[in-house]
Amino acid sequence: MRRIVPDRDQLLGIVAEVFREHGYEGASLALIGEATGLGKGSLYHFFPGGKEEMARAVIAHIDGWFEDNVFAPLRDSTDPLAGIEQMLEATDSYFRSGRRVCLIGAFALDESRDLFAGQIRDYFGRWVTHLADALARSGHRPDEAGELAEEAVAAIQGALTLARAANDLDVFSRALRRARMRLGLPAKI
Amino acid sequence: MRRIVPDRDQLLGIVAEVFREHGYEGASLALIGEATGLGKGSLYHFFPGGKEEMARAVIAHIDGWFEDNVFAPLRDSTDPLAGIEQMLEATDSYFRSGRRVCLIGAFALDESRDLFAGQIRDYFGRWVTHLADALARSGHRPDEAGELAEEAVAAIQGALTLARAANDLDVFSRALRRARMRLGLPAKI
DNA sequence: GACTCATTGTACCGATCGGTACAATGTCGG
DNA sequence: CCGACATTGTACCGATCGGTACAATGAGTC
Repeated sequence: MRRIVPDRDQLLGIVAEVFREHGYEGASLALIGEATGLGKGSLYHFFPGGKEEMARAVIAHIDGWFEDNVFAPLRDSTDPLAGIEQMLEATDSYFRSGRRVCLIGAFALDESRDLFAGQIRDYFGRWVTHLADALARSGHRPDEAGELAEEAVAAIQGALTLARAANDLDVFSRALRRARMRLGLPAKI
Repeated sequence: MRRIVPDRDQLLGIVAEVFREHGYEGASLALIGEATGLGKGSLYHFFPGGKEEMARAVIAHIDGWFEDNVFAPLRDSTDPLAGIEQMLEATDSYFRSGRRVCLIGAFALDESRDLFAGQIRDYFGRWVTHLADALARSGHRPDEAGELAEEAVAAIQGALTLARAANDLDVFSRALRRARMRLGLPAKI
């Protein structure tokens, strides 16, 4: 039997896309099955907990990607400004310059938040905390660093909403450019 | 027969709350009926177009509220900064200092955007445009005014997401305070 | 009271929902 | 080839979905 979805990584990526486009309620098992090429038998074999486990695994998968590509540079870069630059580039890449929406942000808005509250809080909390740490190391006062970090993460989330509402990718790239400026990075990369 | 929902305004407000909490897909007619105290007979009497017409009416209702309480002050105030101040107060009041989520922003994120794309684009577009106009009248260069307006509206949307993710209302009030500063208003009201 | 017409409750529709059961395959070590 | 186990397709479940039909009831108006 030909496997359409070869590994778990790719599988989670496809399932994530379905959740992203349709939301937790709107992502039916039929849609997920269609997108992945897997029947219910397979889906429930890989995720015995059903739809909720799929969503949890998808969130954890995204969280892991951000841990490796966004949070780690913020935490580990010897030059904090270089880490922030890497964060912005990874963010632009992940959200495909505004074409993609933040699944975890979308989950935070409706009732599915109650199901995944812990994972959601953790994801955004670590983003803000690690960015604030990097800003503090780059010379900002701690309280100022916290405010700037919160402002930047919120600006990214809001820009994703606005870009999608206006159907205009430039909204997102303008927001990233402003974030670069606010965070103390040179104007052009 | 006792009317639980006396007028259309109140009815739309209750239906809006159901959409806000559950999203378009998640807001079932059963939930809407329960919240409003109306059976399907009544709901389809007032909204022959069904769920989609309910959502359209709710968006238009919200749009109308923002037109009166947010956009109009921005447009009509002789002192543009006073208009911006009124906008921020109305925004804080509408979103209940972060307890409430932006229904139209939530709709913008998932597939329901396709159904209501026009209304959604219009709502955010007018918000940004009117704010940019007020900023231009208050002395900013036109391009700078546009950027500031887009940044402020995105910051508000992002703060709503973050506040709900962190379950922390202060996130939203801090964002409004920063917006006030960025837009050139005195620090304390 | 009788004639409107708005409003409502209820029964019902086919479709789809998330989830379960299970037999039939595939893969692979022995 | 064989047994073990992973993987899969399919049939099926009760519940709920959005939507329709319609008779009963409401409040006015004459």
